[in-house]
Amino acid sequence: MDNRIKVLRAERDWSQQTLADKLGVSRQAVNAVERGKHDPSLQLAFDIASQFNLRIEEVFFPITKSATEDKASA
Amino acid sequence: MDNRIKVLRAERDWSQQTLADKLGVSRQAVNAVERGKHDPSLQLAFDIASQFNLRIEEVFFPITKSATEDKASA
DNA sequence: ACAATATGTAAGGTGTGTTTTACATATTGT
DNA sequence: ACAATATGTAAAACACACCTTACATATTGT
Repeated sequence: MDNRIKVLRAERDWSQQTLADKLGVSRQAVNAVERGKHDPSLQLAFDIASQFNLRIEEVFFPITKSATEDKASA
Repeated sequence: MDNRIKVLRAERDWSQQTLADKLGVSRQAVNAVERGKHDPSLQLAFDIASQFNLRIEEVFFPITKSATEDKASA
């Protein structure tokens, strides 16, 4: 999952540790999500977006099938 | 995690199985998410919102700390 | 009455998100 | 030179999302 966390942190001059503390998760968790090593839980995604005062869709970018595509019939 | 999946399905007259097929997951996965038994992965949350042509925030409702609240200093 | 569909639920297994601990490197300030 | 901070990374353990299989109940159509 692609995301803009690194840039959003930089804009606010937050370290990974700073963000981790705000979120109540480990620095490694922030690092892994930021680098796309794995996806955050939905709850953590909400929390991250909230810290940046953005919506989830403004922070995270899945490899997006079009909204109308139907996996079953595609 | 609270959500509006049941209503959104009803508006479209989709069964849990129908939605599951569209998402490429099991009916039980849809049932569990819909009933709040557990949260979907972020990817699945994106896919669900996409099927309803809505944003994640219009489908899922976390127990929301205010956007400006800081867990570390609250 | 019977078959088919829709939903809820449970058990057991696999994959992965998150944790703690730990080490390495680069950068900055003194 | 030294200390402190920021970042990347790894291993081992735990929690849980999601799977398959299976059964129960209710509703609908014939």
